[in-house]
Amino acid sequence: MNLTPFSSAFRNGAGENKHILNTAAGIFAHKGYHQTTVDEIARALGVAKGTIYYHFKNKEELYLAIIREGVYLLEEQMRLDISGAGTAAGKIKKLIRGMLAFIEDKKDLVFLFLKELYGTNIQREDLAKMISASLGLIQAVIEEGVKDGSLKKVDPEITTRSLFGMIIISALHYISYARSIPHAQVRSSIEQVFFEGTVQPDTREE
Amino acid sequence: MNLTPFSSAFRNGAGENKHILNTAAGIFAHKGYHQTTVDEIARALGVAKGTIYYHFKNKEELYLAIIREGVYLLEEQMRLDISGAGTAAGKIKKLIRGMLAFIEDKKDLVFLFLKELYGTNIQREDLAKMISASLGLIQAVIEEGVKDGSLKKVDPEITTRSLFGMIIISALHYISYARSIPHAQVRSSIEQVFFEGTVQPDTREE
Amino acid sequence: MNLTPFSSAFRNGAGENKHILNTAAGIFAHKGYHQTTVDEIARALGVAKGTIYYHFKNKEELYLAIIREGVYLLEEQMRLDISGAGTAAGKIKKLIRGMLAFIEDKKDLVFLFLKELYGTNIQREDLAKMISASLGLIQAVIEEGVKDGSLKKVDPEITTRSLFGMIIISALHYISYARSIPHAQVRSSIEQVFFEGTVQPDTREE
Amino acid sequence: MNLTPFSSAFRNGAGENKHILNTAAGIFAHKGYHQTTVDEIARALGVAKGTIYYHFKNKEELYLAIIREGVYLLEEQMRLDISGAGTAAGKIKKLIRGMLAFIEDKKDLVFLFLKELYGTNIQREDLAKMISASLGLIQAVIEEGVKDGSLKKVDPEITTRSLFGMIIISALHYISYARSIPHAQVRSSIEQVFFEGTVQPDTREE
DNA sequence: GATGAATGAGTATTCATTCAT
DNA sequence: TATGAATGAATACTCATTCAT
Repeated sequence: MNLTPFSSAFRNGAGENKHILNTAAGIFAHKGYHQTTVDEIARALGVAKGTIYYHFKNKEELYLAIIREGVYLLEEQMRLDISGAGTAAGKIKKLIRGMLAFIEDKKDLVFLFLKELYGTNIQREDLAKMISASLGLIQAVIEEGVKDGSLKKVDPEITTRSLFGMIIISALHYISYARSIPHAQVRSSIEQVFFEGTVQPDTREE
Repeated sequence: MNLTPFSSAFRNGAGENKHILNTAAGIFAHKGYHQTTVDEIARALGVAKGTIYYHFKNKEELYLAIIREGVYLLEEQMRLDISGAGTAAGKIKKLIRGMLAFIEDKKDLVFLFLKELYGTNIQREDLAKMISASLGLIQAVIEEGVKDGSLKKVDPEITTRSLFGMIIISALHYISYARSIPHAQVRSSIEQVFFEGTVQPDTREE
Repeated sequence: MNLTPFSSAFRNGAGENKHILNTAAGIFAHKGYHQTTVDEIARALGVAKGTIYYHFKNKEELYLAIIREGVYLLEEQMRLDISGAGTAAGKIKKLIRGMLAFIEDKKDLVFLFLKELYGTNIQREDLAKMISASLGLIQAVIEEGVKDGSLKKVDPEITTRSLFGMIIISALHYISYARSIPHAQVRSSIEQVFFEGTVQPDTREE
Repeated sequence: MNLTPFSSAFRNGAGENKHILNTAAGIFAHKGYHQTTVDEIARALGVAKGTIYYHFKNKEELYLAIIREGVYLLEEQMRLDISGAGTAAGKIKKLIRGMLAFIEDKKDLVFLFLKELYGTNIQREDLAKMISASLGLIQAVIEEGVKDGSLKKVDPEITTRSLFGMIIISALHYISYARSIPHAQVRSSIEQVFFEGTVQPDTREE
């Protein structure tokens, strides 16, 4: 599978650019876009400020390259989780597991693009499109399950966002307190709710 | 209903402070903290810049007052939704409906505090504590349901975050594109997933 | 002896104005003119800011009233020291003693007008004239002593400044370290140098 | 003669830093710290404001660098005056002459550090220590003279301050009126008083 | 390719002063 | 007399960006 254009920043000059991106990502994630100065990134990299401008057009381009990379990597992760054969439910289970691992592994990136996604910063439009495209992967699985009858007749669009919300907010709950995620617990809890629901069959009302 | 101390910023000088907060909230939500200048807020209010500083210590205090107000109002909404008699499931349904309405009504505030909550900005600690306290209200309902047997034995902490994530991310999905939320649809979809799950009983796999 | 115009600020509304002046003097002396805010003075007085403007035209007028009072009081002190009968040397001794006591007693005022005198603040011209007039009192005593032959033929202008410098710098040396002045010691030391000089007669060289 | 570490601000970037310091010193001396804007200094230098901040952390650091330089230069001058062989009286004569010349030459710097020394501004502690150390040079000469019997038994600490006061206040008397110092006259007057005193031997009273 | 000195537009903040009550 | 809310001019400081070397 080829790298999509999203990851372009990482491809050319694979070495230096990637190095800058990784270092900058950590700082941006830690302090936010505006609190992070180009000086600071340069200092962390041990290069002169001008060098950064040699590799990236400006601060915003550098930032966006990082965000795009985050979205790209998340999408890669999702694609990996749902590829291959299996039922919709089976794929979703893999997806939950994979995303939790990804979020913990790439806290910085996840923080950054969530912030962009639901925040009001630069280029939200573009980003929203990118993340929507990624969520399309999940949505396709759900639609597939609904179609083949293995899943109930749910609204795929909303259910996709619900699943994404369950995973991401649960994970962030732990991460934002700098705790590590209790994977098994979170995974089984989300699976139980998402697949089986929370209400006892015999007490169902409505 | 009297305002509790949480809402203190709105009480004293009820008039002017509230006016400043409401106007500023819209601008902050629209442009983000750093893109919003105090000049701009003053202009929007039709007062001199000094007036803002007469009422609030500085830009950050103004911002935090807004965030706190958002959290406070959300908590009020939740409290209202789950008060009174009823089963856990009944309360949760009211909560879903109430929160969706609240999010749409107070987009600006919700945007702002979500950004703070999962972003890396100022005073996340305090804010995280406040929102955690609010989520405690949901958690109590879930624990109550588990205890009285009306809900399955789920992990209350994670399930609370899952429910919160389902609601908030689904709502933001629409709002971030400046679309209005299709309430009935979102509500029933979330309820279905949360209460009944998505998997067809007869196709359940382990 | 009547109050001179210098002290006018203290005369009318003797009560309130004097109260404001005294309080403000301490703050100005402690923090400097520009570091002291009118708000701060008002707070220290327990009145509203507007009240100060009711009593004084503006901040600068208030400040100058204090400075003038300092110069006026110093001059009063000097006048008292050199009044009455006695030799020039006797008067100068009283002057040294009186000035040391005054400086220690009114540190705040002395600080303030020295700062104005040799600093570059507002209205230095006026102030310099005032202090020069005061030093004229000393100069007259020296001239008198030179004339009646009790003092050597010294340049009265420079010798006056020298004497003033000896006293003020010696006193400030102690005060600026927040130590109290060892009066007897300083007095006798200054007297010895000023009257008898420091060189041993038998080792005098040209 | 190499510059000692005291003068570090002038050494590194010898060119630009020194240029900024000299220009700024004149403006600060002329208008005072708070009346001088960074904009003004930049304009006088013909550089952008940012350039000043590139070379100095902030306005205060720039100011203090100037003050330190003044104290340093004065100390150098004193050291030069009292170096070499000679009696205590001879050294003091050279000191008086040297200091008068220095004060007239570096009015700006002397104004500034006197203001700091006896004013109530920033970092007086540090400055007071520095000037005290410098005055230690004079005090050592006086102690030496007392020890070898060429000077009377005076209190070295107070006498040092007295001498310093005589010189500085006499010089400032002329300079503060923008007149030039009548060197010969001031020098001989101070020498006469300091060495021989002012009282006629045959009229001495107790 | 890399540097880092210089830039200058942009902004939060302060505070003396006013004036309607 | 006294107040204190409102003002707005004044200013220190930041930092992304450029460019000569």
